[in-house]
Amino acid sequence: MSQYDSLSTERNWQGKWKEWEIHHFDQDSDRPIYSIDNPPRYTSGSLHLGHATGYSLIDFAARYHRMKGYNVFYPLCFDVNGTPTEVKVEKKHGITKLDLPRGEYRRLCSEYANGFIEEMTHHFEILGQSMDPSIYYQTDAPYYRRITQISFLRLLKMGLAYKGDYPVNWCPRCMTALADAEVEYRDNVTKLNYIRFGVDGEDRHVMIATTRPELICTCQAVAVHPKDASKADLVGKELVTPLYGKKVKVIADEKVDPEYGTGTVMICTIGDKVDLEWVMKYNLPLEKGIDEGGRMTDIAGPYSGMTVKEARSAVITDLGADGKLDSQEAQDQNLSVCWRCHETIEYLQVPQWFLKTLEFKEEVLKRADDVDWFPEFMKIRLKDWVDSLEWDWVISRQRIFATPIPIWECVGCGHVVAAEEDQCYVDPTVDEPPQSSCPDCGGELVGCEDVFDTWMDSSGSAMYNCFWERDEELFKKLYPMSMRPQSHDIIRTWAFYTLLRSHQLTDSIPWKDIMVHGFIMSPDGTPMHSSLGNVIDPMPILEEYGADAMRYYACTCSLGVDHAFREKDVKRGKRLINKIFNMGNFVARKIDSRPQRPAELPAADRWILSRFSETADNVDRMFASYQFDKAMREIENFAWHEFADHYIEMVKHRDDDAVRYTLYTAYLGLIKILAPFMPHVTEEAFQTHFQVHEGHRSIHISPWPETYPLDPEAVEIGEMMRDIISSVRSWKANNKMPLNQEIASLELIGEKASVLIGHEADVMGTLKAKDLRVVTAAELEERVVAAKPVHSRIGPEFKADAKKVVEAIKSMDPQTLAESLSKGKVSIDGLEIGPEHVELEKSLMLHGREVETVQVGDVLVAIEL
RNA sequence: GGGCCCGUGGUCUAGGGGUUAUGAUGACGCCCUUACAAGGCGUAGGUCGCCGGUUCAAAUCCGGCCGGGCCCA
Repeated sequence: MSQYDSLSTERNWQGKWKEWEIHHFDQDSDRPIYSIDNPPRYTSGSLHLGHATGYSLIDFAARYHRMKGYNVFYPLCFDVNGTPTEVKVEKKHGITKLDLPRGEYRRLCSEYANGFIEEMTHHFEILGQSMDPSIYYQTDAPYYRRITQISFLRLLKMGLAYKGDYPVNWCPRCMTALADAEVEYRDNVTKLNYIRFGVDGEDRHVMIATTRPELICTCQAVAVHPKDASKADLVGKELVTPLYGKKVKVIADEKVDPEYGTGTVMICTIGDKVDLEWVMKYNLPLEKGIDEGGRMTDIAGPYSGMTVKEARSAVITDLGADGKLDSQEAQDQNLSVCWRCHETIEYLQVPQWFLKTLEFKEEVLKRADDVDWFPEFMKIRLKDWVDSLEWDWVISRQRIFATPIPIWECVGCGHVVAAEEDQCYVDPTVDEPPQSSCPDCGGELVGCEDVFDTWMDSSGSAMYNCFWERDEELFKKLYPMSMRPQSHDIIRTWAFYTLLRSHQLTDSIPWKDIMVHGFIMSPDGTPMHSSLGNVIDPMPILEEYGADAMRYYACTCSLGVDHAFREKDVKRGKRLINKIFNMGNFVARKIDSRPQRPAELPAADRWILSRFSETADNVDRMFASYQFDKAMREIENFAWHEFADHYIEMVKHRDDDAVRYTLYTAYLGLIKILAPFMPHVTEEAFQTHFQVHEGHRSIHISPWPETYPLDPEAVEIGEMMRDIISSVRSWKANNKMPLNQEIASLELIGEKASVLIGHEADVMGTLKAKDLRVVTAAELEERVVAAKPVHSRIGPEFKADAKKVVEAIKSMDPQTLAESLSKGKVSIDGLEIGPEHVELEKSLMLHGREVETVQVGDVLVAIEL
């Protein structure tokens, strides 16, 4: 049997792992813990190729640490919350949040999102994930929301959470506040309108350029640059707004760009962030021209009730009719849009809950320094984000499918009554407040309808995982966690908020390491979007090539950067799997028990074992620093090009205890270091060939292989043998001979060939040579045909004179130079050149006999057929 | 506009001062060899984005430019 059937094999072991619970985190164990703050997978339905890759990377770390003896904490978890689900449910049922009672709306969302969990769990299994269902959580469950609520109550007590009346980013479609992190930017072309504002008491007008004419109704002032001489006379005067006839002052402010439009800006409440700055700076009245549903308010007069877009075109029409519109020009702009529904966002003043963030900037960055970032440069993204923060974090949302804010407010005086911690989880829109009336004025208490930003839930994952506020002992044992895996796009949210809240609530970092991976792009390098139709579904790939092949692809994706998907890499993975599987079949033919290490091992065996040790140690280091791509390259190179192509070929002719021991040890070690990457094929090989001898129930809970210090002597001999054997095999192939062509005799000629004395048998056996002699010089005529300068030696020794030395070596007759060097140093312009500075290329001639020669490094191989 | 990452055979990629630049993939040629033809051996294919600088020596370090990507404004 030479075919590896991935589908049935993978399903078989996936079932067994579940049955054996080998991924179980043992709460009572004293073994060192490796804990992963696994991203709770958003319950949106199908598994995306990017998820398949991302979770594979995490699983590599989990499986590696299990084999290194750690008690691994890797929870199965889902994120079941928030706007994306609401958007989908509203679309599906054709409703908005206002159309249904809260409870009913929530039920629809919950049913929709929870409906995916079973299938998604199954997808994880198919991927070969080793998440532990015994530490399962989902973020919409009362046990999880309770922790979010308690953490808020603590922050409230600490004075870090407050209710504020500042303008916030507002999505009129979702009818909720948004944090800066939820705002996206879109390139857009709009019209810049040149509009005439009359100067009060004078018969002239001033031209103002604006992209938001509908906001003239909230115009509070007009600004010019203080150094703009042409407009200096306006400062202090009043202008009259068109359509409304309202008088507004002209002020001078540095922030005005004299080059933009006419250099005269109207300040409205609130068109953009700069407007907001001016409003604060000059203490201007905050008139609300647009309401929470994105419609014009009464202030807009005749336009009241229109949407922003309708009002804009109506205002332009009226301005034109009134002779106030001078001209329009196309204008590129960067539109702020809602991250989920892509509706244009507005700045609105709606009372919101905030978490103090700005005053923690420095402390969070300090915490970030105490975390090890993989790759390191990803920390810069966090720093840039933190440095750019201008507002505290708006944590309230006017939505429904999320964790309720556990407070009641007095209808009379607005006094806030917070829930008691032991009341949580609590829904203040349903449950009773801890007091029957307002402690201040005796007024009626009404439950808060706002919910938390879902990042309030997500950023508590590390604390939740560690049993914060549930089990003090476990918390001490588990916290901070070992590692946070995530993609780079949510550094500003998930990573930042988690660092912030862990700092505020636990005075600690949340995790020791953070592993940041990139995105999987479509094969042409562009992002995958369902609207572009270039989304790749991983399920057919998993069925055709298997999870191990998919995971092979995943580990070629180095951290921190985006990767265009390449099916070729998956195919390459499948070939490697087949190779590994067949190597196992070969090894199995030689062994039927666990071989003991013989007292003496031939050099070839010591060589491959030494190379294995080196490989395993390198792989170990690379795993520990999350460099999976490099680890895989190392393994693949060893497995395919050293162990299979060379060592196995070298020992096919042998049948002894040493080769049995070596094949067993090297192959078992190989599948062990490969097991985190390709858990199925390695389990199959382990169970078929080794389990009965080794005893471990699964390769994944067997220990990482033992390694030994490098054996330099064996490596020298082994590599010499390898090079000679492969050169002669190539020579046979090039001369159109079958590889099992017999050879009458071989002569290995050269000083270095002497290391092979005593090891002739393997060379002869592999090459089917009847005779082999190792000679240092023999009766060959040696001719030096070239002398090459060794730059790596000459440079450091001769520095500035290096060029002269190189030129001299090149200009000399190689034969003469070689003869001189064999007697000692050669002097060139007072510079001493030794043999170490020159590499001699020799051609060796054998008289009297017709032989073919192959040059292998410093050794010449003479072949007599 | 700012930050970060990246430009290396047709395509993708390793290497981050020192021999002849790594490997994959595709192309071509050869070979059923004691596991694997989904294998093996080989051949062709490169001014390491461009221009300067540092150095005895630059794909590698520095500066500028050009191009691509992500994130942010």
